[in-house]
Amino acid sequence: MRITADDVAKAAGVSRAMVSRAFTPGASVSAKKREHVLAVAQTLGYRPNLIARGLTGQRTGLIAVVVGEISRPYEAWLLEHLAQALSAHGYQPLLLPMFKDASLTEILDHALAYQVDGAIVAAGSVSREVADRCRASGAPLVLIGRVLEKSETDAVCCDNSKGMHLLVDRLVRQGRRRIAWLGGTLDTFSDQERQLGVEQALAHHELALTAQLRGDFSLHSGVEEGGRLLDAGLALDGIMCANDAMALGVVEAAAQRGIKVPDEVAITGFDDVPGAAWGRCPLTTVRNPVRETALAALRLLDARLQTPGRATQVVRVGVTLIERASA
Amino acid sequence: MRITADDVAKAAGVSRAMVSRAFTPGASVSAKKREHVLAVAQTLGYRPNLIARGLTGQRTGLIAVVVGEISRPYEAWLLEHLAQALSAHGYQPLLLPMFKDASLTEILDHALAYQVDGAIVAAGSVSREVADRCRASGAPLVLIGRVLEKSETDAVCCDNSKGMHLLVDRLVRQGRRRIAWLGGTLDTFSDQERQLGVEQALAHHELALTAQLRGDFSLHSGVEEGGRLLDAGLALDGIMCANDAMALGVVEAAAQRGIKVPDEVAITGFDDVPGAAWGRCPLTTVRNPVRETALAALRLLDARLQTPGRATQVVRVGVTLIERASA
DNA sequence: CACTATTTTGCACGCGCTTTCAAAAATAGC
DNA sequence: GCTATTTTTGAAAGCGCGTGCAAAATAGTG
Repeated sequence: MRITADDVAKAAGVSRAMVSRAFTPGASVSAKKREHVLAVAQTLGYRPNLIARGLTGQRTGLIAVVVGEISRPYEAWLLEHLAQALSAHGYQPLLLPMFKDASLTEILDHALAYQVDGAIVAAGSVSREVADRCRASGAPLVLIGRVLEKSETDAVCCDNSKGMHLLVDRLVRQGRRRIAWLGGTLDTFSDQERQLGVEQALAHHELALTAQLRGDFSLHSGVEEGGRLLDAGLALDGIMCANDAMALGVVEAAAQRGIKVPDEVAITGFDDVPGAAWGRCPLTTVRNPVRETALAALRLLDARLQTPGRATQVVRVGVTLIERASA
Repeated sequence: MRITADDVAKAAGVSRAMVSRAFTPGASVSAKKREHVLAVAQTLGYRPNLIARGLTGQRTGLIAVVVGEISRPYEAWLLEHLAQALSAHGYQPLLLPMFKDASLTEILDHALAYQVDGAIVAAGSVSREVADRCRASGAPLVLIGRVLEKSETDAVCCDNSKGMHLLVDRLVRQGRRRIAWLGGTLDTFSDQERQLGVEQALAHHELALTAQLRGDFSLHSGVEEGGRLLDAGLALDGIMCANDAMALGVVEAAAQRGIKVPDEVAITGFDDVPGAAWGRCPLTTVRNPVRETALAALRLLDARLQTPGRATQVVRVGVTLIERASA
């Protein structure tokens, strides 16, 4: 039924080993024979079985990609770049969606059973235990958007603190003083860093948050919680959000109440997802460089695959202030 | 280094075959022995190597998922549901991003080399040739959002024609007569069906399109081409778009020109992506049931894996009119 | 041409697992 | 207690491929 290297070998009048070598760049074959074998393989429609190849060789080419809710713009965007970068480098992304109640440990265990060469995790909270388990299996782990302090796990993460400082400085320079924070899900690393960044930046101006609430990074929660903030009678003149989706939600909530953005209240996001520029009010936000992030993650993975013993590296990709109408 | 079934066998004092059977539901093992083996495996941290298993068994559990630009809301949404449905059923989605210039044939070839059990394709134009090649490899193909006429390929697709009839009827009932069409990329199946649907529905009211242009399904192209339509001096009172993203773009273009939506011109989308409700003007659109679509695709795949000889089936998932402010 | 240095080739083993087959153990039947 | 079944087990043969090793072929040298 399925054509194997044996079939090609017979048809080409060589041994099976020759077929294998013909398909292995840099193997010891005469150019003439390789060409011949390749031609025969072509006419037979043969392609090496990568599963079988993965069994012998140490590499399967499979990379586990763990990502949260793909339907969220930032995650989708990141996933697109990751998938592209991976397949461009000869890897195959094995997509592991992270359900709400799933444990990262189980998910990665399952991936390891597929002998993935490595894993890129951009979701969930990664415990040291998980990281260790991966290292034990010889599958390098690269984190995106979360950093395990003092741990030996490569990671790439944008400069959340810097981003928030940029935004705060801008708001303060505009004379805003009563600023609220709309955070995301509690256990999220980015959220923590971002909130910390805001507080530090405010402290730098001898200010503090007037209020704080948390949503779940969704546009809907932005509408809900943003509305709650606006209705609280706090005379806010700025609302800073942990991501763009929530910020767009807050813009919506303000519009529903006839509150003018940015005249009465400034609203800021984070990430600069496609779409941040197009809503009811173009968002002032911070660009989280997705492409760079994806490429850095791949570079880290590649480097560790090459040199397993190298020092752990945390790449901080830079952010830039994007000034639009909402602030 | 890595623990194999042999290690477990030795530790448990049984043969390797027993270990294999302990992990195979329904295999011939005494309950007592299975439990013992499983316990030993547990303490050793053993998990069957799914790659090796895939080599012997006929199934790898890998399903190729080909999708276009993931960063587009509809694709992201679909991918999320697909990934979720697949892994819930014990399959593992192998993500194959489709670059602009990549050929679906090559992409699928590569996937087939990984011995995928099947493929779900929601991007690109699928030629009969590609479908045949898949069938030849014994990997069932399920199409999403595109149908090969008279071909023996399972597919699931929303009822584009019905959706467009619903929208046209609504516009006409509002007294709109000068309606333009903003289509998507030319070679797309959905786009063709949708435009045809609009034209048929209009013809039903003895009307025809006043103008037509095409973008590329992106929000940006909606702004561009929508602006072009609005600037053409055609006295349009309705613009129907091939998807939500472009419709949101047209809303934006109208706002830039101070044209009132829906008073002066009605704008409609398609898909009802999350976000269609939240823009500058909540979109009147048609809901494309993503979850149903994903589940149907999985069901089709499962069914054919079970019964390779069954008759080809095209599932048309139903659509519903979502009435919001833009029309 | 003889002889060595260097490719090029084929054989055979192993990767980790499933699965047939026949032998062994357990169970039933009388 | 002994045979006829049935269940449980282990040995062994692959699955499709990579690769170390030694044999064969080729090239190089005097």
